[in-house]
Amino acid sequence: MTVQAGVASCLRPSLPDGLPWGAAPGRARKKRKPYTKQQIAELENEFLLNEFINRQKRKELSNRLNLSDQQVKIWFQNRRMKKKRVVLREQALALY
Amino acid sequence: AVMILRSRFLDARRKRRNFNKQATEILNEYFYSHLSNPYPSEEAKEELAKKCGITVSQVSNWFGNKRIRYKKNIGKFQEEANIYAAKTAVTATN
DNA sequence: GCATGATAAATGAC
DNA sequence: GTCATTTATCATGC
Repeated sequence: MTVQAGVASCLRPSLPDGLPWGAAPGRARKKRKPYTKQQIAELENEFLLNEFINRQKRKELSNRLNLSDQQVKIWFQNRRMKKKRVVLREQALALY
Repeated sequence: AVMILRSRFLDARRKRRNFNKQATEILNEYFYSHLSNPYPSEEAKEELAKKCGITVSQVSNWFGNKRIRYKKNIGKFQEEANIYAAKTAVTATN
């Protein structure tokens, strides 16, 4: 009995050192801050007019909403992705 | 006001359902057997989606949530990791 | 009361 | 520009 020699010696599944895949982004990332309903309402309203916004409108909109110019740009990019997401979902749903 | 109501019907968070146990088993098996690089390719995602009975987007969501929550608290998933590590070890030796 | 799936900001590859 | 991500937040399940 008690022939468990090599059993206890194979412990490796744990991750002692840091994961290689989520490590060291270099510079700290800006924390995600949800926009107010006012900001979203105006952004959505502008998105209805045109899904692609000019630099000029982008500047005045960012200034009026107290958002950076890049934040407005990113919002429109994400918003276009969201639209595509919703469209694809409704298409898949329409197959039934 | 009307737009808010409409957006709430388009928000899938309001009708979310947990995946069945078999689907979760399949996803976890892949995750812990690729722990050094848990990023399935588009083809792998499609295969996982088919086997789990969910969409490719849901597979992407699951891996995104799994990676961040695992990384944030490895200790909490230690037991789960050992379980699937042993399971895949058995299938590998067969 | 947290676990879990989906979404909203933010980054980076290409 | 798109698009797969990371991260925090949301809404729900139980």
